[in-house]
Amino acid sequence: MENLLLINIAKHVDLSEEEKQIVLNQFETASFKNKEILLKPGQIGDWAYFVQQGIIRNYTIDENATEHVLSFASPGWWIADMYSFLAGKPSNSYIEVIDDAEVYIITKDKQEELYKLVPKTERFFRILIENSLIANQQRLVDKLSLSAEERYENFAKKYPEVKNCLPQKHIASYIGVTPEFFSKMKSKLLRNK
Amino acid sequence: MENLLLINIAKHVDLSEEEKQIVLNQFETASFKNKEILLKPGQIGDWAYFVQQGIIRNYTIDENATEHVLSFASPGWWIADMYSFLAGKPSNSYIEVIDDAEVYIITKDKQEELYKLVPKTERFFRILIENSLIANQQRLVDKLSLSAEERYENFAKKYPEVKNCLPQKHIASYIGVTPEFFSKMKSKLLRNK
DNA sequence: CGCGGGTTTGATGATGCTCAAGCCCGGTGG
DNA sequence: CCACCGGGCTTGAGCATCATCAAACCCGCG
Repeated sequence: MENLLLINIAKHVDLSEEEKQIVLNQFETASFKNKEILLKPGQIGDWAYFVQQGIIRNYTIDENATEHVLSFASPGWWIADMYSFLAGKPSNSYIEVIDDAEVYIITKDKQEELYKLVPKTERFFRILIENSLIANQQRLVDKLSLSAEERYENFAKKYPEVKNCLPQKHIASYIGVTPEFFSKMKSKLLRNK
Repeated sequence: MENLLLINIAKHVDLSEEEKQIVLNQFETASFKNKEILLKPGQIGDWAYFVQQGIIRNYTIDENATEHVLSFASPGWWIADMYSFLAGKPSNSYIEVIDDAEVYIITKDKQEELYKLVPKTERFFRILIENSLIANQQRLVDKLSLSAEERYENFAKKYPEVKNCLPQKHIASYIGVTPEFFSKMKSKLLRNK
């Protein structure tokens, strides 16, 4: 059980050795450098990434030119513009590498092929969508009911490995505060313990 | 094209007359009175409602005993605890009637049967999930980037028929402010035009 | 060395919350 | 028919949270 992608899939469905090979064959691999933009608004992002190395983020920019991080992906996580990937329509978000990355890529077409070759993978991807929906809903409730400090705690739990290896401003954006406020909050947390 | 449910489905997939009958047969119908609770946290909500008449809401209660409305459903809308329905796990939200309602109900099991009987319905329900995910993501971005007034505008656009026929405090909860603040905001909006 | 992005710090201000009181209005019982 | 009750809405004062703007700082990198 060497491969991170296969480990990830094995969390939800059991595959034989042959099936594992078929699965891997549907993916491409790629390497990207820090700051590479993998998707821009207007483009159709009909593919999904599985991160092996590095960090990738998905974010939007609102009419005030403020960024909002929708999700991070560190090794072992999936990331895509869900709207574009699912509906096949032009994206309204960015996907950007924020730490040199190695990834598996699967296109929508290859995914459909895979469903035919190994039907139980459909179950796997359905669970991914469900989890994404559930996580989004929970994040909305968190934003509605928790303070910035509590949201930061939740972030730290969700992405423990990521916490210390990316620009603070991205974390601030994820929890929904300004970099300035985040800095003050963090120094207050340090003083109080 | 009499039936609201069939009209709704026809937005995404074309059905023959026979197929329409098969579809309708998988649903139950029911009537509920104002204030009836259709689902509570801990219960497994492995079914979905399609509203023909009335209004239903889905909400959670956080640790401060504050309600957060996740969604409303007026005639022509679907509503369910997505987590419970998709994952088959105990819900952590309430589904409550807030205006006497007539609904179609489909259970997860009946849905699976329907997929076998009329495969293209799977496409229809997949689109529902996608839209739900997209709407949630947009709502998160709205909460992160818009003021309460702007979020109220969005609400009014999304649920025009509902705006004037339910308690204000539910609207306040949906846009994420206190009833007091919502009241002040509304009277300010009236003064300014 | 100097530049530039990220972070820190401070002063000020807006947004939205809390608590408390009063009001409106439909329903219910005497 | 009226009195009263209660839930929802309104209004106000004071407050907490978080944003904005501006300046200084830090530090890796050309």
